[in-house]
Amino acid sequence: MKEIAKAYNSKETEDQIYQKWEQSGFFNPDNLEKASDRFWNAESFSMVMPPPNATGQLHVGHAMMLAIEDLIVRHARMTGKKTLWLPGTDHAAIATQNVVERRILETEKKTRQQLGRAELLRRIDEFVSQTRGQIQTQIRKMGSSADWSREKFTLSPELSLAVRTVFKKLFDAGLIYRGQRMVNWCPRCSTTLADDEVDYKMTKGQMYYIRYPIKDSDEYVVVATARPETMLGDTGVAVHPKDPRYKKMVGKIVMLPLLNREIPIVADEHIDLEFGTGAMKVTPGHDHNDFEIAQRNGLDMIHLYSADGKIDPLEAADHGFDDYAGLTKEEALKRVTQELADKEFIEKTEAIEHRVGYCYRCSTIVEPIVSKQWFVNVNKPFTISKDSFRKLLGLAQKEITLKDMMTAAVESGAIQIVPKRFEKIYFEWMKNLRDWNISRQIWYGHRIPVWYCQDCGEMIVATAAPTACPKCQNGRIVQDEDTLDTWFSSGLWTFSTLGWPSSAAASEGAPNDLATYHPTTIMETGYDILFFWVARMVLMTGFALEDIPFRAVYLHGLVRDTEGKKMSKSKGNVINPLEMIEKYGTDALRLSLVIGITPGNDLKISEEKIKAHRNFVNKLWNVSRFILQQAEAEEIPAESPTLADQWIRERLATVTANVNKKIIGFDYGSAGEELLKFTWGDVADWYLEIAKIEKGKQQFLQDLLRQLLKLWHPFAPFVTEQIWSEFNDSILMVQDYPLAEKPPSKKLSQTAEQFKIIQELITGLRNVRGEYRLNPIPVYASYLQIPEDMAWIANYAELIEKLTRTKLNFEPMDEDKKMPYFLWKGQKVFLIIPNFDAQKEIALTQKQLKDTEAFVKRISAQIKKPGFLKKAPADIVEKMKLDLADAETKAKNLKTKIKQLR
RNA sequence: GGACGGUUAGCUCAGCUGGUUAGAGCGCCUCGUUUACACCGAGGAGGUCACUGGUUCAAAUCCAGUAUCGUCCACCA
Repeated sequence: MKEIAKAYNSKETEDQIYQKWEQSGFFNPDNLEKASDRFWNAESFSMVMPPPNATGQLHVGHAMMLAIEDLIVRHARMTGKKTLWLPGTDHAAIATQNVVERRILETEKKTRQQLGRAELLRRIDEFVSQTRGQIQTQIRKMGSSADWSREKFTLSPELSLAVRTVFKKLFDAGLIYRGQRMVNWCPRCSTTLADDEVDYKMTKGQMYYIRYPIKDSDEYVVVATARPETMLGDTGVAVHPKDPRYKKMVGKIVMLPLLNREIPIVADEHIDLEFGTGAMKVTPGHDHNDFEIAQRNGLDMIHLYSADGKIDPLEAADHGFDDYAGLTKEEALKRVTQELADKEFIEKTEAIEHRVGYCYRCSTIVEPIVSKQWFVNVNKPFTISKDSFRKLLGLAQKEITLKDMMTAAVESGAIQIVPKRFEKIYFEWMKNLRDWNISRQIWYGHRIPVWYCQDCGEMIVATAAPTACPKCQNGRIVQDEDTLDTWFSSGLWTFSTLGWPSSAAASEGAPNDLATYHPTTIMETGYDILFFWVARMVLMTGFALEDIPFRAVYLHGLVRDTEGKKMSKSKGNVINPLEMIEKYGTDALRLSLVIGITPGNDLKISEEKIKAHRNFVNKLWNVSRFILQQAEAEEIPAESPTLADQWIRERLATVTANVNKKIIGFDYGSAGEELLKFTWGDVADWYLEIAKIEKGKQQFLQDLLRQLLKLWHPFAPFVTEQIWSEFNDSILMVQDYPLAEKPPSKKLSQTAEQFKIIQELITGLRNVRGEYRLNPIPVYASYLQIPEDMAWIANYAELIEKLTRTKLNFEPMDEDKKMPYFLWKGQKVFLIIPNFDAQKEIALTQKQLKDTEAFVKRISAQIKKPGFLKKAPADIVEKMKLDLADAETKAKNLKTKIKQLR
């Protein structure tokens, strides 16, 4: 056998191991049958990888996602499921275009308009083709066992077809419409955003109280606003109909300051009597509420800005604010407030904090505007034709709105959300769901599949570009300028990646990926995109396929720094996963991101933690090294198992059962923790030390090693595969995962219990040695007076002596001698030591006595309580009585001990 | 304004389908280089489980409330 390195070297092995896996072809479920017969006709398991942005760098959040998903997938594969993990990347429309635009602006000082649509798209494609490769390499670095042969990109031709197909289907069902609506508009990205793409933050600002004079009178109303520049677009003033202060003003006309525009005072229930002055300026073009008030009261609407984010000259000319044409929002604000102040229209100002919306991509303040956009109608019913889907959702009726369908998918239990508390959040969100704005004014992305005939004005919705107008046969056709929201295509991710729509159209019943792997088994993702993505997948899949996209959603938390803050480059608190891999190895990083996590809770991570897990990886390596070296020793196999053998076997069975149970129950952190405790504590610290004394365990040790490596493989794939290869030609990744033969009994067998008694004795002896600093001197005599039913202890004298470096003596000891002893199973175990300090021993014993007496007091009080014997279950009563008896004996013995020592 | 989550050892976190001396890792103290590992081993110190009340024979665990930190949602100009 070749020499095994003293420490595990991740850098030398990981890339090589990954290549070996990839070349084996077993990432692809179609090849698994070649690995083992157990994959024949096996149940399938599938998961799609949440696609990282094509432009990105792998960050620690991705690393956690990949660690958890690969754990799930490797476990599924090893348990014999035909397992598919489908990787891919997302074109991330706005994010990507922003990155490229910014680069071009920096290096070439050109805007996208100067570059032109075609050229910008060419540049983005070029950029993405590079960065996509980077991301893929980084995903591989994490050890991800994903099927690269099925890798997908949201903007590829096949996926684009899926997008257009769904769009048309929605349109034909009347669920997509185009309309004038108030939408969120980012002046920097010059595009609209979905409601949930706006980040609201409390921001400091000024509240202006402005006097609006009433026509033909000396009176005025004072309105409060945080955005005085919007007054240019005011078309009314609103007050509450029951407000006594303003009741008689309703219907009067106000002269808008600066412009002398005549606008009416209207009454509207929406107005809050308590807020500000109780009178509100109405700017229907730039505020959600104002828009609605204007609709209710028939007020005009004025648009302030043109597409470049500046005051629109045309509108300005129409509505008498030419003076401000071409100004930016900031410039307009400055001008307007200055002029209002000069002309004494400002009654007062006060500092306030209010909620301001920012673009989630570029953090520019979002401006609400009214514009013509495409929407998905979530409140209009459509017909579900598949009975199976209706049954799954527990629906009686055939017609349902998208909103209700999304709710039913979770409410019915068809989709399980882990942890459960997010279901409530999901329902809450559904309740507030409004129509989804799906059009974006950026260039990168799926172009809206709608064409307009230049001649007859016909609108054509199609999955492929039409050559002529179906109505007037003319060829002068232009496509809608807008692109689709990124989440529109991500929403199809579970099925567009499996070949829909072409596979669905293929011959009925023929085996294909969609039929085999859809719905997917688990969706694993962060809770931060529950609405962005998870909900959209439920919507899209429910509508397009009349099915659920996945059976379970596992939501992981966010990775934060040690202070609990979000990691960001500007804060400098970023942990770069690639750097950590370089330093400590992928397995160490993966363990740090998985062990100790709980579903939906954030994880704080530090380099220290990763280092600690690197140490464990090395421990596992050395456990293996020891066992493999033992295998070479020429020894006669032991005839019958010892107490320790029996004990470790039972522990292994229990741990195996628990680990499987926990992984299936989404409790990955706890599974890893249990395995770690077993490996380091039980196997390394106890069992291997014993194996150095009790010989003849080679065969069993190797079996144990095999089980351990298999159990660990989903958590730490590289080191386990590497060790496996030291003594095995097969690939660990496709071996069978250990399963418990029978449910483990909570109670250990009598043999294993005996081993635990020995453990207690050893720990006790070591304890006394520790207290008296006896370590440098190798051997002490201890005296054991053991009762007959414990006579078997004598058979393990050598083991105990070696592990404690003492010499056991079974002769009776003179009890009056002042020497240290500890109590073990009601017996006294003495140690003969040279520097015995009776006072110290008394002090220690007194502390023990105090604790024990406190325990006795508490327990006996509990037992004496009236209802206890009647109401507590019998086994608890019995256990407590036993505990009490033990503690009482112990207290008695401790007292005697103190007396003797004095 | 509503909802959710956290508050447990110096630090990071488990435990929370109630069962009674509360666990782990890191850090700290003492000892030790016994040929798997110093990326190690042995031993140890350290916690009134945020607070207040309640339910119960029994509460870190269940309920109500308070404080505090965090997150999400919501059309208060």
